[in-house]
Amino acid sequence: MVTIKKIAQLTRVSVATVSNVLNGKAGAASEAKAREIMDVARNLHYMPNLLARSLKQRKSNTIGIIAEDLTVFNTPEIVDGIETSCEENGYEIILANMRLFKRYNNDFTDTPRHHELLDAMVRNMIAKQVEGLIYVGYHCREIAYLPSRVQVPFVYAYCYPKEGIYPSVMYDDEKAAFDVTELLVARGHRNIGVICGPAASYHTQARLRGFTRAMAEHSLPARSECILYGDWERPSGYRLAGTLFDLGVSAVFSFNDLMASGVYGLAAERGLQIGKDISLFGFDNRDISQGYIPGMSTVEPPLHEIGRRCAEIILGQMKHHRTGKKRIYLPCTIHERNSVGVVSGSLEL
Amino acid sequence: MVTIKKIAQLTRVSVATVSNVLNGKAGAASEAKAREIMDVARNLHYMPNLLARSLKQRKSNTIGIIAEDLTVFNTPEIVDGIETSCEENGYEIILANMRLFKRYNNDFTDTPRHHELLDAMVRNMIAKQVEGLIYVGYHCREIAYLPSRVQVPFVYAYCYPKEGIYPSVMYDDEKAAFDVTELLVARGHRNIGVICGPAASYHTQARLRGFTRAMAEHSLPARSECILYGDWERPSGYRLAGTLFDLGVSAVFSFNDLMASGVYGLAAERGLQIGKDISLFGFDNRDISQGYIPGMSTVEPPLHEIGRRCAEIILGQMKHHRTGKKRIYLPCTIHERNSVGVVSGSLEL
DNA sequence: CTGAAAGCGCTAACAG
DNA sequence: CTGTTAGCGCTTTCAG
Repeated sequence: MVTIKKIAQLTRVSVATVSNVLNGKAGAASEAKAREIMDVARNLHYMPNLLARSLKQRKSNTIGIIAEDLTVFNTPEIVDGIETSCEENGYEIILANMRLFKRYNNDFTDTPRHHELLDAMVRNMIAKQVEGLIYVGYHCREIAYLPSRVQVPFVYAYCYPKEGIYPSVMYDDEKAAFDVTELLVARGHRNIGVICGPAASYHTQARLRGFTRAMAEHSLPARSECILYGDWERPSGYRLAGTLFDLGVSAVFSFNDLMASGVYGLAAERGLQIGKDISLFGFDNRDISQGYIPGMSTVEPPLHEIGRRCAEIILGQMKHHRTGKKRIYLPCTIHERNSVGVVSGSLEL
Repeated sequence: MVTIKKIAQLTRVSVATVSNVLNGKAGAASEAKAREIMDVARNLHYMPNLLARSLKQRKSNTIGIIAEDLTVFNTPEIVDGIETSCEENGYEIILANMRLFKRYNNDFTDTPRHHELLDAMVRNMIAKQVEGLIYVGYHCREIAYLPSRVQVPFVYAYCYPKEGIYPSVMYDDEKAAFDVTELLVARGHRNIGVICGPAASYHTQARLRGFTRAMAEHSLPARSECILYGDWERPSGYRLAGTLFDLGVSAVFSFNDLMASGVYGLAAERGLQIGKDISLFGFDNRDISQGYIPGMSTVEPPLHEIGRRCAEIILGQMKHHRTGKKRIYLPCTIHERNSVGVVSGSLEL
């Protein structure tokens, strides 16, 4: 391993001078000496030991990510957003994965074991001297177990802490659903069926609020028999679509793309044309949504942006020694594709 | 920050003793003293500074992952596998994301900029004293740009280096396709249509080899008009399914699930029943494949296992100072679901 | 312009 | 059983 010391010996200067030159400190050595030092360093392929530097400077330039489950579809995009921002600011990332979904396959129960696992990971990261920590949930919900004793900035992505102790960044489910509903109403739909996720889900509840509020604002009834609960999987969409078709809805708002794809399936079997006989909206903008003919209208959550914002909050808190606890809701992007058709008598909003 | 030194002062022993006690060195102090040291450490919430330890021991217990693109669907599962293995062995992960797919949206061209980016990331990780490096591709192919001068174990996941300089772990596309084909033949299918990816793709070529080999071994013709090339996206599957249906195939082997979902779509429109009138196999075992009725048969690539193996290779090389360059092909798992039906005159294999 | 010295927090001989 | 000493590789006053 080639160190600063070796270069110093070779160039007959002190380590301090080498350090200064290598760090571009102006006037740290004569033109000639500086050049020589640089050359030797390059030829020997010198690489600074960042651990030593961090130790000395008491600054690791590293932030930690604790992901509830990296393999759940939104997580990578959020991590990617965090990474982008960190890269721009010269920060490295260390990653830990709780593997919650896989490990326990639980959806809503936060057990004491989660807490232990989290604490162990947090401790470990603190020991590695991370300057900030981002907790990435795999679906939006209140996280009941708080990390004990963190003395670095901590931010929640795609979930939020009990009692709002730390800041969190989510997207605005309610507004997105409101907007989708209004859009459907603007296209003339009066009879809109909804395929929700499980009733206990945060997403279901928030989106349902958006839906009913939009209906109410347009003085339309949100008929309870048209609001059905699936399990996020395709078959439930397929099944519930049948009920909704029978009820004569002209549009279906499915709370995710997977279930919406089931609606396509049933429509094809019944000889109904999506975008003509039945309008359809999904949620998530997953890659399957792009492939359908006619294209599936859907809502794109700002996952990348959630990551970026988290990183920015963390970096900001680190810099200014501030601490926050705000909940931030970022807006989604609505993609209206050909799965939505106009019903006669449409009104202008 | 509470350090070993502070604990030493408080307990009136030397830092060495504290270190020894805290590291569980038997007989480092008297029973009483040891207990006292432990208590003080706990009460003050002492946390070792892993940076300092690593510096001293010249061992970081960290490995680096360089992902070509974290947001491409197989990557997270591979990273998860790496993580699992590392966790079991007390290793941390630092993650860098080249964002190749997003940044350049290129599929097959490896440009000099890639090389620069890779080199920068490798240097950075080496500087952070990683003990090994895993490069995770976002699709299988030969990587032309090799990292310059790595003095730590380096392994490729889901791709392989030019000239086989480093070891790599992939899955066995050819065998998987061979097995699927044989399975279809065993179910009585003679006329099998294939929807490939782009002709230039490694996956396309390897799977096609498997297909034609299986057909040949059963003395069946692999008619070239039944081998069509899509672009991995759903619409191409939908479109090409039409051609294949017209050619009278009894089964379609689509080289990914997305295109296979297009086959479902067209079949529904034409009133053909998947699993009865037309049998169908996909590839990738993505979550959409689980949702179709009848269930989509597909091939599950051992992504998690690829990650695990890479980590094991790295850890092994680190331990034994070996160096390898083997290419490893792990077997896929075939999921036969109801999208495959039996054609009369089926033969037993 | 250059260097000596101190020290980040920790571990590891070695001596007592 | 306990402490002294040295040093990992680097940065940073401060003096010359």
